[in-house]
Amino acid sequence: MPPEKKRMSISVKTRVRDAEATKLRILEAAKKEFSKNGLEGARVDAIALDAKANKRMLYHYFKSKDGLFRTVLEREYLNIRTEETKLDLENLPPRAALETLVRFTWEYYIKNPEFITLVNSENLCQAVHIKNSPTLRTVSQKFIRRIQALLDREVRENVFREDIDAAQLNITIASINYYYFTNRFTGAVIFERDFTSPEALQERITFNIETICRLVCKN
Amino acid sequence: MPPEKKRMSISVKTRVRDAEATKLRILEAAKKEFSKNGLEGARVDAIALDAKANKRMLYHYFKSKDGLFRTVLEREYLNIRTEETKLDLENLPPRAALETLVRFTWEYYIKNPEFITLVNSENLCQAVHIKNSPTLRTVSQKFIRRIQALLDREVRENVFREDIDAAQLNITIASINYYYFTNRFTGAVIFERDFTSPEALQERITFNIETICRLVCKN
DNA sequence: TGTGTAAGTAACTACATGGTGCATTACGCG
DNA sequence: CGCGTAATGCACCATGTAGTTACTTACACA
Repeated sequence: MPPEKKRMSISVKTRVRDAEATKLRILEAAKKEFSKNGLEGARVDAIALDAKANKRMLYHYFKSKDGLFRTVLEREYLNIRTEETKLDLENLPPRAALETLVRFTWEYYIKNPEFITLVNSENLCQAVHIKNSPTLRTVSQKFIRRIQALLDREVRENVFREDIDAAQLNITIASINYYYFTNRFTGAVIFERDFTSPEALQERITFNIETICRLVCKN
Repeated sequence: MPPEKKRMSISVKTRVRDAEATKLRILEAAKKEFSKNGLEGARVDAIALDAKANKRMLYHYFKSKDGLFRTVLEREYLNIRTEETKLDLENLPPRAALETLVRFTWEYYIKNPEFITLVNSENLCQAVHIKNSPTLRTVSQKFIRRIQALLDREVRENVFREDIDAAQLNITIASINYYYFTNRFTGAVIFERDFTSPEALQERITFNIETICRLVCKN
């Protein structure tokens, strides 16, 4: 082969073959496609095309469409929990800690709209992909224990009600934020309002913080 | 043809051809299939088979897969609003009216699990099917006005807070119930509990009523 | 009792789908 | 330098898919 051809291809991309980079491009493309069209609606050809990878690679790295979906989903769960860990809840006063948690959830959904539709897809197929994920289990346990600790601390300080279960609280915080976004399209029709205008968003997050504070705090 | 054959077929089914019955069978089968597998995952062949109808009839009555989905969805929305209308909220004391409304939503989701997944599918495709439905618009407006009237009455009687928006309240009531069911599969993995055991259900509905009462009522 | 119309059927098509077999090529390592 | 292995690409397959064509059959009504 002519040496100048090789030099050229090297100068354009420093590494023609980069397994990690390819994997990542596939995962990003898959995240987009799965979240946009659901698990069944997603097309592996579309993912490969968008990832600028050959479809063969997709099967090489992830075995199957479901294997790819599983990986995407696990990464997403890992990501939200990692971000959550960064919140400095322990050193905030009780109401502020609570508000921070609610606001974090809200903003995470805004910044990562894919998360919601991916989770919806996973629930449609009854969580088959994550059912036996040890990673997810570990990370979830840590997360719940943290919220429980927060609750316990504030109960001791006589700010929060005593009978609140951390799981129920978490479900409630997630629900009032999650539902608003996942159902914003049918919601727009039913309530005849734009769910995503800055004013609507502002109104809703304020309402949600109020909901949670009233639920948890002693009055 | 031999006359006894005709008599027999009449004695088995009084009407061999019944357009309305066929339509209904198709709609019921479609509701099952769409809610189980989503819009993209649903198979028209499976619907036709389950409905004991020929696939051609499906296209004859509903034009397309999407047309069928649209009809299913509209019927479901109509159904929940009709059931809701039967609640005698106007003649109940304030807290009882609120509790009745929350409990109705909860129980409706339990009795009609298909509703939730159908709505999820519709939101995945950005509500294209119901976007311009006049029926849905009418029925939704009526529903919101009713809740607003309830709020207004109780504000006058000084039981509820004054600044509650009916739409925000409705969204919140729906969310804390809806989310619990739609995410029960991933929830079971994350929270390591059975979301559908009688005890879990009891605990959650109690928690939800408490959440809404604390949100709306003056303390 | 005959007939037009609507209900119903089976076989089919054109195409898109997830997934593979196999050849090729780049790169790291000795 | 060269060689084995992992990365990549191409062409292909079997099957499943929504939707249709062309036909038959039951029933309401005259």
